[in-house]
Amino acid sequence: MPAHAHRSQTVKVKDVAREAGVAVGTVSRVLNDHPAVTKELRERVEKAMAHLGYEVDVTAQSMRAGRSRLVACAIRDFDIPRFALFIKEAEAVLREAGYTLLLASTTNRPDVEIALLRAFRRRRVDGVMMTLSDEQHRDVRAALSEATMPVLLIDRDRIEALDRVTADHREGARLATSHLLGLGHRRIAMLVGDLKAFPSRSRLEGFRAAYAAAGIAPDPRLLRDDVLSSEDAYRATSSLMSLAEPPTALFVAAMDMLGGCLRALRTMGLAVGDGISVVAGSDSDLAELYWPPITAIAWDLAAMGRHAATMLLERMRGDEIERGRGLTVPTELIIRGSSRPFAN
Amino acid sequence: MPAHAHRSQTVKVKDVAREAGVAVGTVSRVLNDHPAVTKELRERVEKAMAHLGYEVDVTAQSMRAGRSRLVACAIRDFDIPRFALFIKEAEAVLREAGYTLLLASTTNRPDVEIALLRAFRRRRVDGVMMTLSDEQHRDVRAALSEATMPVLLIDRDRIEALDRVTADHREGARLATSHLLGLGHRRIAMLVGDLKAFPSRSRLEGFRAAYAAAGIAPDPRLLRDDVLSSEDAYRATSSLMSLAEPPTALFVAAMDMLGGCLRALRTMGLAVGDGISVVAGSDSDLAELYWPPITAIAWDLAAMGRHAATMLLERMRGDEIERGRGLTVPTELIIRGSSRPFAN
DNA sequence: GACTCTTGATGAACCGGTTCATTGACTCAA
DNA sequence: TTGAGTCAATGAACCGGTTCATCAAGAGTC
Repeated sequence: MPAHAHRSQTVKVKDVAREAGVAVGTVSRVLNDHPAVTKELRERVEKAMAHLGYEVDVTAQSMRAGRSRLVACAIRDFDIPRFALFIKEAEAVLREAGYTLLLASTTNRPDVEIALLRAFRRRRVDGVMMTLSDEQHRDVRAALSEATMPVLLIDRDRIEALDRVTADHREGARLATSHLLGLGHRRIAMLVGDLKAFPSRSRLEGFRAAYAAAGIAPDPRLLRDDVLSSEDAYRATSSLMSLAEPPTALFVAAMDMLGGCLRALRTMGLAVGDGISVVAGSDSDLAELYWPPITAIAWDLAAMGRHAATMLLERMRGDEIERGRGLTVPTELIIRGSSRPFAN
Repeated sequence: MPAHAHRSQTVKVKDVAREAGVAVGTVSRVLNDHPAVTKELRERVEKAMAHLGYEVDVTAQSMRAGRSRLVACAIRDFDIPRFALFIKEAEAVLREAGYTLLLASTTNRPDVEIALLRAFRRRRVDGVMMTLSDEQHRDVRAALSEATMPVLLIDRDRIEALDRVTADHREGARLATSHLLGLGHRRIAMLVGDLKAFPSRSRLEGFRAAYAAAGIAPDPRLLRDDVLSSEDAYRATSSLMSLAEPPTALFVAAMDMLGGCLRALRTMGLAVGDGISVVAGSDSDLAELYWPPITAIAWDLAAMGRHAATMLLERMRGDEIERGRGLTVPTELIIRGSSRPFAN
């Protein structure tokens, strides 16, 4: 492609049409691979486009077509290291299909979520994948039902007929808790995020299910919810380990909170595995390489990203598919040295 | 805002104008806060908009205005945990200014970089911030000079008149190397990324400057470049430590490669600090919480993101500013237990 | 009272593509 | 030879805003 040439101002279909000696409609047909164009004309038009360095204006296309080939992704906070994998894979799938990714952070606030949905609609975004701070929030639900484009929920509870991809947090948490109970621990503390959102609720369910299966009741004083940052995890761990009867095991179930927990233990002079067992709710280099290595729950965020993008593409294509599909990726427990038998 | 009402089809300026009993031009003026509208008419129009649930079509606005209020960010790979901080802060600044962020991954390939620049132009993107796989690549430079919108380089070398934000990798690497040399190490291995890109080149410069200042020559056999993934770092570390004369210190200068290095050492049964010192090129939870904690170079990626967005906004505003501005955030060396005096 | 200025409102043209009713050429059958 | 049927190409209307030349009304001046 030479692309050099007459970059005087911007070249438009009209210019290409004149250069090729055809009508604008024909140029448009060539651009859109319409079958009813003779090979000869097609070549003439393509030559003219190359010669003039023509580039379609996507805005103008969107204008007429009513769709933008944009897909928006709005999540709580980009700054969750492993979540980048989700976005990376989703972007790759979408780009492959000719879509461009719009990114926005909801900062976990309902009003921002609503404002973003509105902004996306104003941009004629073709599809949205997002998290929600609170699936029950009335105004958010209203905004979702007013959305004119398909919305796919990322790791959130079922809402009406929206598609969703989730990880099996319930099972992950159940496995982790059973594992600790099986090692003889009875005082297991759980650090979990915002219970208004699906992952934390599921994890708590799994935790309780494991206790129930063992016929024991967990000590409610050992539950810390609303652990949303590493600093929160630091504070929660410090306060838990300062209890008169501290826990013998810590289940740091919120994503990416392990650092704060370990920092607190180190500050207090406590060694993981020696008296206090630790299980992390998500795997990481830190979990793998810490000494002792930290038992962790793992799941495939890359697959989640791919599935999310693929499901959304299908929905945008308008295929006749049942509404409200859900896809759950499995979680597994990777047992390492940080979870040891309880020795009293 | 009721927003209920006549959501028959989409409401347009024309409908609002009819409802308010004014001309479409007046509605447009109200939308754009044009001063020449009487308070009374403004209120009537606003009431009509609220009543009809009107929402402007950004595509149509872009069409006429020639600008999209989109800013694109294209980086090598989202999957660099700390880089999320950059994007997060940049997005916040841009959104505040009324822009939406487009995200794409270049996968570090020149052809993708060129294709993305073209795609951004087609979308009338107002500004771009991006990394480059190779600042010297002819076709990429040609594509950049053909770009019609301002482009800001993220952590890359000066190219013609483009703005840039960088971290002072040279100084960080110099500090790290001096530190190790000062501890008596003479055989320091360096793991670094692609030398075609600025950060790796700068780090190597800093490394060599420190050696030069000490009046010593580094052993070229201890340099490993093209370390781009954690697996690369694993292999490089393994091969280095298998040398007949292995290094006494490892400087893992590439970003986010520490995990692979530590994994290799663990596999080989080598303990950090005991015989082999380690310095990481970027800080992380892993570096801080590993035992012994890893000496690391740190810089403020959040500030880089904010500065990048701010500089790009200024440029897009068309302010009369000198071309080719550069902003460098400082790096510092956080000395921890992984770097110890060389004992022969 | 005539004239000039100022200010607010109007609506047709425009941004750059796509779509579709219409046209013209050509083939084939009766 | 005529009529029906295909198929490629045409170009005006359209998508939904913004802009700007034009106009009307009211204020101010002499």
